[in-house]
Amino acid sequence: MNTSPLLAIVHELEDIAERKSELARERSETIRRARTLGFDSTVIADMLRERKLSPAQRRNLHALREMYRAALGILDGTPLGDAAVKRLSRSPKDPPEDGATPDDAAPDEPPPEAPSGPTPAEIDAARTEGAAANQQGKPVLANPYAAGDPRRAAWDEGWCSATGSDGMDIPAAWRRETPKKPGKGKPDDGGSGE
Amino acid sequence: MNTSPLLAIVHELEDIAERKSELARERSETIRRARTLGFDSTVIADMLRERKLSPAQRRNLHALREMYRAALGILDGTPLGDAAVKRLSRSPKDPPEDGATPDDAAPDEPPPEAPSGPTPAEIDAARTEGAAANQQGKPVLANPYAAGDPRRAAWDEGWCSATGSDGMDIPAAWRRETPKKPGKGKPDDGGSGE
Amino acid sequence: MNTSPLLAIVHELEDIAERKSELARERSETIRRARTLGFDSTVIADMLRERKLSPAQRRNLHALREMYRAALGILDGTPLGDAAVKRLSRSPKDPPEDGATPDDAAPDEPPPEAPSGPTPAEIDAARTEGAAANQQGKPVLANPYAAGDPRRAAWDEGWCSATGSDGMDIPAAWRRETPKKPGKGKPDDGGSGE
Amino acid sequence: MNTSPLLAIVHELEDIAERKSELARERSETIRRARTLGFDSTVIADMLRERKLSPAQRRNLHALREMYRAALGILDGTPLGDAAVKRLSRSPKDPPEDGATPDDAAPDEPPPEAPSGPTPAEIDAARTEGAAANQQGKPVLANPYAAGDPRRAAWDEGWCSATGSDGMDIPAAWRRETPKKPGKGKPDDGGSGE
DNA sequence: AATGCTCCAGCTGAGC
DNA sequence: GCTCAGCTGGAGCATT
Repeated sequence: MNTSPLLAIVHELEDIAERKSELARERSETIRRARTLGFDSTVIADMLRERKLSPAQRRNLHALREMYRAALGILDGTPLGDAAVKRLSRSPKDPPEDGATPDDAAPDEPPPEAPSGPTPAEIDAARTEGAAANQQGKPVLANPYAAGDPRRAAWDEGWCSATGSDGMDIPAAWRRETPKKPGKGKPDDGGSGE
Repeated sequence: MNTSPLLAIVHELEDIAERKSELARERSETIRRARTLGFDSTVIADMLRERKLSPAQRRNLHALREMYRAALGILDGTPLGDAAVKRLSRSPKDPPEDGATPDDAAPDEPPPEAPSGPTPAEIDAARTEGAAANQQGKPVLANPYAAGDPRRAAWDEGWCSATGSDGMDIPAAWRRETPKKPGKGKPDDGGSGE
Repeated sequence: MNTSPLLAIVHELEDIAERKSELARERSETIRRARTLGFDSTVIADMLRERKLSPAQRRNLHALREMYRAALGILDGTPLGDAAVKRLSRSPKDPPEDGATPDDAAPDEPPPEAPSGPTPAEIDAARTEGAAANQQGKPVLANPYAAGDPRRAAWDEGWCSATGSDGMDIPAAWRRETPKKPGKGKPDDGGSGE
Repeated sequence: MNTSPLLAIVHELEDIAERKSELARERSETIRRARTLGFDSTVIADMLRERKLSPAQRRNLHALREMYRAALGILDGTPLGDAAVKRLSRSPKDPPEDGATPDDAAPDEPPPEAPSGPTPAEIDAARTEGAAANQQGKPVLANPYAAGDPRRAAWDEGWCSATGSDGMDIPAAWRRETPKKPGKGKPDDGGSGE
């Protein structure tokens, strides 16, 4: 007998749907097992997403996130990571024009002391300093506070939030360089041997 | 080497995702083929959904849809189907109390003529008659117009929109009887040999 | 103070999300009320979807669904509606070529009797007859069974499943004529006065 | 005239849908503007999600992510952040039982030199050392490499991947402590005065 | 071809 | 305890 093309297509699609359901069941089971073992399924899902990215894309994405977090003041004490600093160093606003030479323009930087614990007021001050530093054309690298000091993150926040705050000329560092879809060749591998 | 349980889970999930992608690709291809043949992919999707239902569920769903369409005035000239009429006949409002005996209470019914084409005004009149008939406790079966006559659909619309219009005692016919999820046994097979 | 454009955007999006949540809450409440009144929320959702369509689109969609149902054998005793018949009558396959003149080519049609209830075997026979009629180039209109007779639907199923069964030249009637998106003008109003 | 309750509900839902569409339009416009300004819409969406979290939840989530990344070897040169180190320090596996006293059990640690750039082989070695350190019951804090040194991240990766690698007793540090839904009060603020 | 929108199914938390 | 409404992620579709 000659079965209609429509029926053939429907059967095919139903077969595919069947197999898909089976896969979904399998997946649920695996997730359930992971949860039983003590893992957090949401975080595992995050990892799956990150593992799809190339290392360069991953770095770029993390750097962008950190920059945006900083600009929004949700750095939570974590200072800017290396990749973010590197991105921002390439364009504090534009090439750092003179008029405010980055080197000498920081005479009144507070010494990076206070290992025991800076007060909230001090942290706020650091944020303000960061914004001012950006205005003066200094690079993010000019952050005077040591790693681990909450003021380091605050300074970063201030610096980032100053970037782009005038509503014009948001520099290219804020743009995603690597394409969202895996495109093809080497998107921006961040410079391996650098 | 002993691979970590987290890594094992991640690999498993990635494998599942991989197979799922393959399935999605296959499905897309089939749909594309169907479209090329001249079929409408949306309607095919509808068919897949309907084929998942048992005949009884299907009939119930279609009956409900027709009743709701009628009540909303979007019957588009299609009169109520058999299943919808059957549902509604069970409860015009409640058991058709006497006081208005369905049989004799329709002395002024317009004769179901007009084969060539009723005017919009006549159709509206039929709608009003349907509503009045409902108010008088008559069953949907009392529709005097022949199949194919647009006034038949209009009468149905009027009748349905009168049901439940007083804001209270929406009869059970409007409820879904068969469970949404395939539940178990025979939900309401509608009476095969009836 | 000059608030950063990024922050402004974020605030704006958060505000929009807030209002969206409020709307979702409102919608849930309405649906809950409908369910309490005794309505089926799924069917209501169907109605909302149908009401978005123009009458012509609605008719077309319903006609297509019925044709597809018939071709798949899930007509459930409901014969093809007017719109579906009209669509199919325009192209039984192509213009009904001669070689099998539709009019006289049905000498052995079974008389549309059996008002009490045809047997399953009789229904199957009707399905086969429908397919044969299609092969002979007869239009759907040639269905000899009366409305209400289950064999009418079966004949339709047979006819539809024969259409397109040869894997080539699926006629235009199976295609959606009205665009999915409301496009612009009158897409195919089905011919009012026809 | 008395409008039916069904129609009232449908109208209400359509009104809500209308307003929702308006909101969607507004949102699209905002996103478009953000893109025009040079921001990345995906990252902005991430920020919106993070801003919904309390600082404690945020820290916890980031810490978990870093730990999972480390265990999966996708740290990309970024060593474990403070929050992650803190979480892991609480339970290297269990309370660090003696039998391998953390302090003296590291005689052959490589000196944390190599500012110019460690070779891949050296990085791999650091990874192995981290795993070994975990096996010996040493805390994550024992990482001998300086911040900025890629081997620090590698050591962390090794340490994390060793945790839980035996398939049993995944310590509580890997579990999410703060509820996913905002629950109630301060869930685990991470210890302010530390 | 890249992106945003829409729909849909699967997962998750609440409510009876 | 189970079901159900809401939510998120993914795919198809249209658009630019």
